[in-house]
Amino acid sequence: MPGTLINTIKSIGGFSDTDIDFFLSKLEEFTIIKGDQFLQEGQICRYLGYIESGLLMYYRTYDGIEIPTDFGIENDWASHLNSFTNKTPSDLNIKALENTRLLKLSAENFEKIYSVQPKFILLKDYYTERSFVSHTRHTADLAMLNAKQRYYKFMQERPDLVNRIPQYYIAAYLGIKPQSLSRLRK
Amino acid sequence: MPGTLINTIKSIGGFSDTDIDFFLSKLEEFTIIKGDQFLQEGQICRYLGYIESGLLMYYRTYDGIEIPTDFGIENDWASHLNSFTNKTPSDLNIKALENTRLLKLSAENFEKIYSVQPKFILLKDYYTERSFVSHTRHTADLAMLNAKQRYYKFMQERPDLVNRIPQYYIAAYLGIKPQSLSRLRK
DNA sequence: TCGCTTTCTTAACAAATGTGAACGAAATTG
DNA sequence: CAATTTCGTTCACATTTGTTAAGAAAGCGA
Repeated sequence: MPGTLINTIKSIGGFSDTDIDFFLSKLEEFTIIKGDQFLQEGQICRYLGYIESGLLMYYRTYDGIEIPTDFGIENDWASHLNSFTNKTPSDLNIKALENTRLLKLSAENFEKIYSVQPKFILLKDYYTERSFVSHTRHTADLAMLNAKQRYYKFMQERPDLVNRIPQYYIAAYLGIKPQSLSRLRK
Repeated sequence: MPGTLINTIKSIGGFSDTDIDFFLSKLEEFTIIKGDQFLQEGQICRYLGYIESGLLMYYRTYDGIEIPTDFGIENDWASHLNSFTNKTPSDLNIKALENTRLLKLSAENFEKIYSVQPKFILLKDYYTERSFVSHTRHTADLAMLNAKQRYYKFMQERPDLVNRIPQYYIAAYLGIKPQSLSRLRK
């Protein structure tokens, strides 16, 4: 039921119904089981995904420790665009924190869609911008705020996520230890 | 003397001498005085720059406080590509910490170059990738390491920058107070 | 150059955060 | 369902980082 996706696409650029139908025809439905990877470090990201339901976590590993850098939920795009576009090995991981239903578009199909209607490049621009902005915000938060402020801000800005992500991942995302987060929650 | 620039371009993709000459003909020399802005929040980034000499700081403002998120030096590209490509208002600032000589390419000239040789899009891909990677690394460092580790890592990875950037900007970049950085330096 | 402003350092103390360990709750597995 | 593992909480204590204030050093402009 890609109703929301259609609205998202329409809001990005003026696409005709024919364009949208062609775009939709290239999507594949796909489910990731909780705990499985959508993208693994070192691999090339072959898909641009659209999350219908579920929850994904973007993270880097650091001596084996997982440091989340972003999360994706319903109606978000999901990909690593540099790797997707340039076919370079990914430097980050994406995995499912819940069973996640995706509509995915392969790089080859993206090329086909793009050759028919170049305006679909706007999808990538839109996605890049959103992820870049949210990313630099988070970086500045880490540099600027103390642990309590970071946690309050996270609760205010992402109330939808607080109860869906394990505490230890929230703690790692906020750059604090799980015990300290537990203390803050009192 | 854009010798290094030419090598950089050649290493990115197989460009002919004609391509490169056309590219070079569209560049404008430009100097930013220490303290002046290359890009201001809210404005549209109209140029892709190549730093010949000098030092630029990318930063966000936070209740008037400047939080650096990245630095650019000799032979780095300088731009805010989302803003440059999509003509959207920038959410960050770029200013010169030293007098800085740039070769800059306007968005209009980039279009012309692209229409003659589409492979020049690789320049942007290359730049995007580098900045995204360095950015996520820094974010993970902020979340994962303590102040001392962050400072040591910065010294090891960017010895060329340590003595060119004011301490209080380094401190802000690393997410600590200037006094604490001073303490670490002993 | 002199005087002024900004930046850097130092110190004592306060506050925040990390550490290690223990325990119960919750989730997972077979 | 029971057994096992993982996760969240709490505590006491150690360590790190922030705060405030003051003076030294460096940079800047007249």
